[in-house]
Amino acid sequence: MTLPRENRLLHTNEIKEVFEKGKRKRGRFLSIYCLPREDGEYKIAVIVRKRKRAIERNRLRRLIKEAYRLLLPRFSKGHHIVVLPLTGAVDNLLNAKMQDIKEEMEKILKRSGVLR
RNA sequence: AAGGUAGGUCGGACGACCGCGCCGAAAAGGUGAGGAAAGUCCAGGCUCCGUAGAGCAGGACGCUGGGGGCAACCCCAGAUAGCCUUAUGGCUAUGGAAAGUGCCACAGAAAAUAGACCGCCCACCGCUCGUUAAGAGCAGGGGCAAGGGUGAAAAGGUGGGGUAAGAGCCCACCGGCGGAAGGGUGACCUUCCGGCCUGGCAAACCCCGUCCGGAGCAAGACCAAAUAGGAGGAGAGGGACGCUGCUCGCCGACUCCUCGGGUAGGUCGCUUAGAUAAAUGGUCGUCGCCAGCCAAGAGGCUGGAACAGAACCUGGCUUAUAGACCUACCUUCCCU
RNA sequence: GGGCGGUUAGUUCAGCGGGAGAACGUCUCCUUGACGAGGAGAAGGUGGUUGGUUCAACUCCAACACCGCCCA
Repeated sequence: MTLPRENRLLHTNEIKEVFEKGKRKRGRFLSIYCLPREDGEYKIAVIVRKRKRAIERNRLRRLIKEAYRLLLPRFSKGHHIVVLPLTGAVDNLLNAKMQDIKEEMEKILKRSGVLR
């Protein structure tokens, strides 16, 4: 994981809360549930469905977390978010460049209002 | 030089910056995926189950000799049979069918105690013709299993002799069986002799030999909230129900204390990687490899680089795998 | 991570080495004014894949693929 523990959602309860109360936004590759918070915490969870090969699953998680890390200094509001790759776009994501994934996530999070 | 066979090795290299897990009080620093980490097909360590000892059931393995290993299994050399390859060579199988049981569908007359549908046969018996005899005819009694046909398989095969027709009935060779001799540590092989023969399936049950107790780190050990329930004690209450018609006693709703079991959760187990929503990633530079394009050339530009990611550890097996290299050998072509 | 089970017609499943089956569904015909129900009939299968044992494999053996269940 390319993020320290303090930036990760670790407990089932927290993730459930984001699913129930957060707003969902979709892009070309990603679907993001976002729950803004007032306490200034930035936390993310990445959920990748079971794949045929474990290495693909791990790589998707790592790419998404890395993109989030690069965006980390630019957040204006605290939030909990859950990121899910869209099932149909997995192959595109695996071949994508870091720059593309970063831009994708940037767009979605801007619409959610947590990114400047 | 090209192609192939067998065996083995590697699985881009170095560096910078931004990050992550673990060690470290902190900083500095150190350390951090594979040959298969995979499938979970085997074996072992370890833990618990009763201390795992004996027997039964069940399971695994099975040509020979040697070696390694606790074991699974592996290595070397060889034997027999079948298959593939131009060739070198490779692959697969192999305890026992004369311990016993079982199965061999359909077809076919008959399928393991053999058997006779079409056939073949007038030597024998019988009948007919013939005066009798010689002889001729008839497949009724009977003889035969060569040929046809069925089948995966038809009870040794081929050839000759023989016969009424035939047959291991006799002979030669081959195959099988038994015995002897020789060779080999052995599986087994060779030769001679004998009598003339006795299917296949044990990846069917089984028998023989060797080995195996079961479950698995989500094993297991420890710490331990809240809530509910349990046990014990104290207090309060003597009211309801019940043991009983009455009394005592018991039970029991309330409060407090103590106790152990135990859930969430945590720690250990746990590792020269060691996590637990689970680290090993990203952006680049130089060099090397491959492909395409440009260029007279040095070279330049663009793109690509497999299979795949540890969760207790170890040893094997199997499967996936771009490309590169090494060794031995074979075939074809060219040159000397 | 570990331990098990399964894969046969469109679906749910049977099946003791030699014939591939049942129920429901589908289609056609009859019946009805029409539909349903009912009756008659038909089609539908590389038996997950690849090898092996056997004369013969859905069945026995092995490897692989996929699906599902259980264990804190």
